Amino acid sequence: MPALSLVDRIGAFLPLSTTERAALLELTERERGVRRGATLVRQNERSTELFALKSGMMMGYVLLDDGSRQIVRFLFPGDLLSTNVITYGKAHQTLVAVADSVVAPIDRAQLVEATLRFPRLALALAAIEQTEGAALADRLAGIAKTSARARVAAVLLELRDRMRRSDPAIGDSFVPGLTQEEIGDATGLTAVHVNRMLRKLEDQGLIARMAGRVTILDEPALHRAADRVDRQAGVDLSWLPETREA
Amino acid sequence: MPALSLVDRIGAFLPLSTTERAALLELTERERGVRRGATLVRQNERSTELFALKSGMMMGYVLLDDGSRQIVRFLFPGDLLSTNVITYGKAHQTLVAVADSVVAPIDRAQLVEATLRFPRLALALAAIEQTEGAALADRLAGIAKTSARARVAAVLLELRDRMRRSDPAIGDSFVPGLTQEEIGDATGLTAVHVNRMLRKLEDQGLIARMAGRVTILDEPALHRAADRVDRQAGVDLSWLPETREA
DNA sequence: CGAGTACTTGAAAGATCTCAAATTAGGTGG
DNA sequence: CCACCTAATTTGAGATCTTTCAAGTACTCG
Repeated sequence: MPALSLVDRIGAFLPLSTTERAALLELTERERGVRRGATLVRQNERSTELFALKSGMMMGYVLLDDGSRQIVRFLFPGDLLSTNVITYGKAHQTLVAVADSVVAPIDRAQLVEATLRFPRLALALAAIEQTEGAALADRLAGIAKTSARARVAAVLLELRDRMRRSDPAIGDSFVPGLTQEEIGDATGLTAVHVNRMLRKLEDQGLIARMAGRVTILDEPALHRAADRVDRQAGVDLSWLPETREA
Repeated sequence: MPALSLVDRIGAFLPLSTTERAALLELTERERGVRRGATLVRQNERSTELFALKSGMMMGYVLLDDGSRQIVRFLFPGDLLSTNVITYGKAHQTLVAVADSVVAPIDRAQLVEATLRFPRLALALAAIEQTEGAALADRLAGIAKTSARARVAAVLLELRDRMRRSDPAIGDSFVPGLTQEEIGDATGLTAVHVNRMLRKLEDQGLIARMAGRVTILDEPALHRAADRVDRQAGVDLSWLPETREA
């Protein structure tokens, strides 16, 4: 499975010097496997360790007082996981593998050392945080303002698009790998209602489903159904000056 | 009106050297007033200018396709505004003053120059972004999972707490300064329903209202009503090593 | 004092949830 | 490979929450 690395991800918006690139590669050198369904990090756990996702797919969620679960984000290769430990010293989200995955553990001290030697990497980190924030703001608007049908359509499109980014071979057909309950926890709906909305999208000819696989039949219509603010990437730090290195 | 500055805000989680402090002060030197109701930045506007809020209160919102508005965050003294211009070169949110405010305009080039000279400031920036992200995740969970009554209770508590942070004199009584329609746009509810929920909270003896002023009568009950994940600050970068400065 | 905006309330429509039960799918031990 | 067991999906019906529409009241600003 081809997968974007953290270096690729950062390199796409910031031309890296050889030494910067080497430092990032060194950071993400180690590997740890996470089996589908396994928990990598638990909410509120004290820790100084964060991760770069190298392959697979994970999700981050928070548990509410009433025991319900809000899935905050889906994570794909090239994403940084549990960055909250840098500033909070603990994890804000539980991280669980949706598919078999490989992560690179990074201690925050290592990361910080690298950013102090290569200050532009600290800005790259801030940029990644900003991207997350922008995605979160979009998700917020989506959940607050759109219908159940739109939210389900949106999550399908998001999953397909993000999967495609790390595997360009993915076309209109893909396997979400989530239960309807999980889709519900991501969209703020009950599993029962997610089911009805999937059925409706199917009845309306926007998607087809069989054996856990979803095929997008009418992508323009699905986009319209999702009526999402399309916040195309657009991250660009290439204007940063180069810096002398310590 | 006493108000936290950006330097205070960062200083609270990261002991700053004299020169770091001086650099931050220089960044936020200039001032521009924004009259209540005035728009400082418009969504999607290309720009390289961001702001530090010095006093007052503002809000950031996005407009959806259907013309409705989602208020993404409320901004208080010490907050950075429109940081998206750093990585996107354009504003993701429209920023409007809720009360008469004063901001310090900062060009991203200035900010970046400071962070390259003082790399720890870049990490402070990343930390601020993370705080925003954490708040956003909480808001997301709140809107996705809680009742209208809980959301209204939560927004009242949030406003009171954040106002108190920049003005410790504020007790149980405060002036939100928002219309019910704005509260609705922040919580994903209609103005009509916000009204009903305010009335319900009042009838139940949790709050009192008169002339735009809200008084919290039973704070524990209001907290219970809001059933929010209280993510107390906890940001700490004091463990960062000091760095030699250029 | 008048006009516009915000607030308030009622009634009905619509969306989503809850509860319950039937069906299907996937995984495991024999 | 089969039989069973559990988890996931599917569907129906009624309850609940929120919105919509409509109308009247209160406030604020010029």
